[in-house]
Amino acid sequence: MSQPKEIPKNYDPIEVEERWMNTWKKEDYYFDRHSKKPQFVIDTPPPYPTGNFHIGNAFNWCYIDFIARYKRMCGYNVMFPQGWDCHGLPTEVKVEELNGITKNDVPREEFRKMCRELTLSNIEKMRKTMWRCGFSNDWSNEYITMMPEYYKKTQLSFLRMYKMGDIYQSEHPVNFCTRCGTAIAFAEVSYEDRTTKLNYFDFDGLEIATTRPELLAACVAVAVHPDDERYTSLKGKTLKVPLFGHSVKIITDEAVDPSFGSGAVMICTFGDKQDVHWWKQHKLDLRKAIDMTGRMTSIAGKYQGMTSTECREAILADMKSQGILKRQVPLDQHVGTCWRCKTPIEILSERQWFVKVHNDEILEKARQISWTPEHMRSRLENWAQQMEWDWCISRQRIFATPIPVWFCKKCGEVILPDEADLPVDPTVDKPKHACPKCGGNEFVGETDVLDTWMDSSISVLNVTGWDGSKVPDLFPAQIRPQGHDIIRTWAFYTILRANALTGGKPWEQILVNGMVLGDDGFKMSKSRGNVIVPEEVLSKHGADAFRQWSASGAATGQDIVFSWNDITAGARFQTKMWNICRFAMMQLEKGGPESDKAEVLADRWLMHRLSQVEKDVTGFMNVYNFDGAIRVIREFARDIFADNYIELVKGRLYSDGAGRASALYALRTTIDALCRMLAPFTPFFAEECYTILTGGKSVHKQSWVDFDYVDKLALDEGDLVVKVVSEIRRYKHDAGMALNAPLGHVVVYTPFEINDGGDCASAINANVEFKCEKPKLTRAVSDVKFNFGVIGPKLRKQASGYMNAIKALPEDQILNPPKTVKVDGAEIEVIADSFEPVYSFSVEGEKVEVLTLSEDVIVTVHKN
RNA sequence: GGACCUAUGGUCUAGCCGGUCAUGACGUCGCCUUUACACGGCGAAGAUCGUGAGUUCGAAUCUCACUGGGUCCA
Repeated sequence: MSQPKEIPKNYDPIEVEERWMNTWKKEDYYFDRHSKKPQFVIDTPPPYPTGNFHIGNAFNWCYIDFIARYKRMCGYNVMFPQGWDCHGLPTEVKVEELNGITKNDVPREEFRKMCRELTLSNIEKMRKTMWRCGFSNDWSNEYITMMPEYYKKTQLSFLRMYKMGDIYQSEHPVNFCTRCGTAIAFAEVSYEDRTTKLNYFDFDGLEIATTRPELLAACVAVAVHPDDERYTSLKGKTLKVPLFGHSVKIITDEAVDPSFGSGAVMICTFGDKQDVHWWKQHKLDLRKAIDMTGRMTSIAGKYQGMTSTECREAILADMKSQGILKRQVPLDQHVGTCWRCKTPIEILSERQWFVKVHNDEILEKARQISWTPEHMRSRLENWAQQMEWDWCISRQRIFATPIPVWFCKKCGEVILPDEADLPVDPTVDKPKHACPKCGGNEFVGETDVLDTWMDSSISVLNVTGWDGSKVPDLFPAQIRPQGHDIIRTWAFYTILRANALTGGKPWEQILVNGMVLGDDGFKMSKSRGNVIVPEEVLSKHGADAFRQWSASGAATGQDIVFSWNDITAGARFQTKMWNICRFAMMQLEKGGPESDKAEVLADRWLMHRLSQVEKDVTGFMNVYNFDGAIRVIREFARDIFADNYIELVKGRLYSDGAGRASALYALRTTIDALCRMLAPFTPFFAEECYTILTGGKSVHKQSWVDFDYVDKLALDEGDLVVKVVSEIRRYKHDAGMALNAPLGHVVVYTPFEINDGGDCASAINANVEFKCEKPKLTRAVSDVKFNFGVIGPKLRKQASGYMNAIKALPEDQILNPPKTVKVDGAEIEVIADSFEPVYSFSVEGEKVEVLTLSEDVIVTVHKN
């Protein structure tokens, strides 16, 4: 450790942070598997390796790091692992873009390799930013979901759940891009505004409006609103589909908008999401009219083989010639398109793999977890309760965990690999045994791959050491920190999977942080131009200022607006704190005896205050209220320590009297405690100060502050002294005097003896005398102060009447209240402690200024 | 369209299991080169706590409606 000889006058966060960044060892944060300390395992969210650790990640990680560092100081064996959730479409697209290819241009394995390489270089970039932020990740427990040692666990979990009957295959509608030939997730659908034609035609005597006449062959029902009087007579009847001739039922559903089109709508499998919903709800038939290449199927009869666009024209032409097409009106609509190629998506029904969702078990586990903030749990509960169908886990992609399954060519049996042979890629590897059902030896590997959430939803099992043999020793983790945007995905799926594979809840607690919004209050987006990248903040003000913003920007769980103001405030606090440390160090290094306890009033007062602050901060940390913690620390450091205390003891520190030793003790104790309390928030800054204070010790190896000091007398007397000083300052300010201008003779009349060791006198540069007596001043009652907390509950409606009656009393009765007062003609008992007089004072004899601090503390100033 | 959250001085924010003059920061203004700090100190101005109604002696705080914002989902 390097200890600067001269403490620099200015604090340079960039220089200091980069120095410590290069000094600290990653090993210092490793989880110790043989430790006897209580474990604290964090199920860190594995980000998607885009190459940019964005500001929302950074904010989330600040929270995690505050916890990790705090818990370490509290004596826990902390694991703060770092994972990477690699698989998914964005990387596939990026690789295609960078290499100018499409994924089908190169062999499957070649394409995967390109994705892996890009991902690794992205991860490396993000690691650098994280280390620069001062995050104390345990890099010995890093995991990368695309690596064999991880995805073999994903595959193992698949096999286990398949064998348990929780995973099955079924046909289900999915979003499909017929150009790319793959199912895509809702997240991958982009919407475009287009103008199309709404076609009104005669549907067996009923007028129907549709934008998709080409789907007529897939029509399975006609729906009307149940209250639509035009169609009451048609309920339960069947109609003949024009051109095709099959019969469909007329059903009623609240979701039909009677004002749209003719108020009757044809349901096809599938024109849009609403069709899927109706199809499911009314258990309708399935008629597939479009295949995976976007062409019409055999049920389209003479239109078979046409593209859907060709089919539309042909059908409209036939309708016209048969005279059933009534009219066409232009219609603006949102069209779901493939976000890559802009082809309108089709909803097709295909064989998919599903995970069974046991809502009740998930709800039960969610209730066993402690949620911060509490209300976030209801999001998961609402979601779980309204789940309509199971979780579709298959994807038609390349860069993902392969579904470890083959099919027997002869009998179609599903063939599973032995668990010991994992990981497998069924498109490359072959089963080691013949088909157990028919003895067949030819197989087809499953080409579908797993949804990325299948990887990341076992992050907690991975970090706690799951290998399928038993519930891991470290399971469950202590905490899951994450954003509220992924409660319905990551949190939900993790609870589901942990429950399926271990029967337990994944974590004891979940801490949900808000989203980072741009400084204009909107979600950050490129199109708005309000994106702030962490690197910009780090290079301007450093990591500690950024971390303070994370802690103080908003209450836990609230969305947080990015604000350069708050970053500046953080940087300024560091400057202030730095100067406090410099001042203290200058005094400490001057030498001289240093006491081992606080002896003088102001020192005892400070120790009592410090002890209270420590209790407050610890309380806040334990409930993850970081903004409360940092607020209390900052207020104490600025107001109590710097502005009140240090100003008060300067006189003692500059002299060699006995009071100096006690003040040095107080300075050292307070700086030490502040460094420790700041260590989780501003690790670089706290380290720098602590090193200087202790001659080379690391604050991050220290235990959390446990400072117990109660001195109620010192608190009251000290508060009084501080108040006298600030009143005198205000007085000087109002009188146009410099604050250190000499001020003759000041007498403080108090109800108790005060010995401040001369601090007050030196702080206000006056001859100060404390007198435990009442001043000989004439006193008059000028007002009455009521105690609403006493009056309200006792008198309820009579409260205001009572107060008016008290105010109306003559002065002597306010000082010596009568038993009762008259309110609205009734006698009401005067309540003890319900009010107190407010006095004003007038001068007696000598010409002095009078400052009234409170009822029984009077200060007189005798100017010379 | 649904669920949840949110609205406080110019800007951001604390308080929100009801109680006396609503917290702090940044900004603004005035005074002060006080031997840690002018990236400072002292002081001031600035908010009828989104709108409307209700409960209550008393509401920023509780209830309802409305409006704007956010997130997730349909």
